[in-house]
Amino acid sequence: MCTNHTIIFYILAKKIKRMSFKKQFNIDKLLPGQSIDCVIIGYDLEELYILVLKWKETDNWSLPGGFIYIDEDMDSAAVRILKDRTGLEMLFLDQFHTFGNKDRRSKNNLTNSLEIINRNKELMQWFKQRFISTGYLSLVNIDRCNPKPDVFSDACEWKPVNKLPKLIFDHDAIVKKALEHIRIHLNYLPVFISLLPEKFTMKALQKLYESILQKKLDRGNFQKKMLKMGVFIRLEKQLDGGAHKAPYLYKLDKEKYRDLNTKDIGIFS
Amino acid sequence: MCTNHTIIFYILAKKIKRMSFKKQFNIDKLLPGQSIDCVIIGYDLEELYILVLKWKETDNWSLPGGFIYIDEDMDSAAVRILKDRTGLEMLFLDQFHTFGNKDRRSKNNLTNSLEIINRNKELMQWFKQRFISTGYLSLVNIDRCNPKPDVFSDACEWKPVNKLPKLIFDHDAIVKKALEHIRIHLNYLPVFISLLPEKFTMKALQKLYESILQKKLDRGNFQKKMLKMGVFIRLEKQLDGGAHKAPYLYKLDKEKYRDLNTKDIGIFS
DNA sequence: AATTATTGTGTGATTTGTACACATTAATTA
DNA sequence: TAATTAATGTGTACAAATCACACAATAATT
Repeated sequence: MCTNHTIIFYILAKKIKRMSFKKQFNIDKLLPGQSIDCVIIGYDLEELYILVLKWKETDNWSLPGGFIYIDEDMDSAAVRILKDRTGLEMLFLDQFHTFGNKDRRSKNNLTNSLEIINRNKELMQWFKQRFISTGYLSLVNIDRCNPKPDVFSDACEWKPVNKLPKLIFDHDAIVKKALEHIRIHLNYLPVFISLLPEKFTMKALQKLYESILQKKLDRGNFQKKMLKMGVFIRLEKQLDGGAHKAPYLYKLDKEKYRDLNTKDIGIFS
Repeated sequence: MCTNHTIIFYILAKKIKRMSFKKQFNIDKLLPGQSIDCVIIGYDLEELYILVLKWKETDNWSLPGGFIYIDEDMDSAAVRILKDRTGLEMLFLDQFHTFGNKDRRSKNNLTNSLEIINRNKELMQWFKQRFISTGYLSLVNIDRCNPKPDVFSDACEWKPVNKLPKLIFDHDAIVKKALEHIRIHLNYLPVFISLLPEKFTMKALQKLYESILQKKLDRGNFQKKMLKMGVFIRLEKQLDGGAHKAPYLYKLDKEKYRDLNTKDIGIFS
């Protein structure tokens, strides 16, 4: 009985796999030579993480990426690709750079190692093209999302930025550029919306800024600056069990935040 | 005698045209669906200009753009394309955004109006593709360059930003994005190197910043801030014939500028 | 009730930003 | 030749922001 179920499940799984495979790689409907790679940056109150996929039956780690349909806007493609490959939905994706070196994919050739691609000649041709890839980034709260590997991957995991495995192609460079981007644009990015839980302490907020800027900030001044923006509501105290005063919790005042001109969120130079 | 010469010249001209045409459009060696558009921003001590091309025998104005060869890095392609289409060389080109809306080229269809393309079926197919275009920008001193139209264009002209003709496709949006980009990154862009003559007055420098930021700045404070950076050398006075004190001329102290960390050029928020 | 670790807030020195005024200059002109 | 003029160069006073550091407040633990 159990064996039967297993067999049925196996066949079903294969079918599903074929279906999604077909669905995802209707090559004729894709723009040739164009790809998108997503740098999904997470945070868990301790450090920054990047979401990476491990290609099936290989040791190749990569960013979640994909291709653009002929009748699809590039920005929509980025959202759809992220959904297809990781299950993540409803994220704001920011385009940050386009990578077009001719040898950017020469470092590590997927087609040699990935059986699922190797079996299909047409697909192999497709993967061997030269691609120009546009990078999109998003900031997310790790606890609020549940990434799942797709048919091409057997893992979809958060890795700390400074302990990232070697990524295929030029994906290391893509990650680096994305991190630079958020550092430069930090003043205009409401990172406290994306990267923190709904309720958070000032210490957590400060650690987040410190993780991104990679430098220590003065606690007192940080707090004053943040609160002066007037977009945080102080809540009841946190129960944390330490032998000391428990910190206040804060949450975003969404109305106040909406009224605030984005240009005004200049926080640190 | 004169007529003979004219005829010979005419034949020669046709041949040259065919040759450069062939050279520029060896379609098999181009990446499909990929294009590059350049926003070349100039300045003449009065206002900002954009360099635009008028397509032969039409009223279509566009940014100088082109396609990428299969064995060419995208950044190099941008430089080469600008050279091919305008004759401008040795510019620093900054990638600023990639435009990928599916209907971005629907607004104005070149293939209908441009005879040189219309005559060649294969070429027409090529132009009718969907393209994703990456925008590059450069800041140049109008007096130091001499743009020339290429075989596809009968004009290559500087137009004041606020008197730009309607451009084809989404080129208006591309220009707008480029201007936003330099405004946001003004603090990190050494515009005084690119957009001014070697020797310039403080007033000229201030007008440049005002053109880019589109707001008035306080003269005294501007001057003090600029000079405090310590990268300008004061020269002898200008002879300008006005009934008043002639201003000092300044030039960049290249050594001092090199020593200055780019991060430190924070000038205006 | 004292201890302790941690958070919240205050202060003064310093730097930066802003608005405006005044001094300086040199070609023009009376 | 000296006053005029228009533009530039510099100073000053006040406000605001930044920075480093200190101290007060708090609540669980001892």
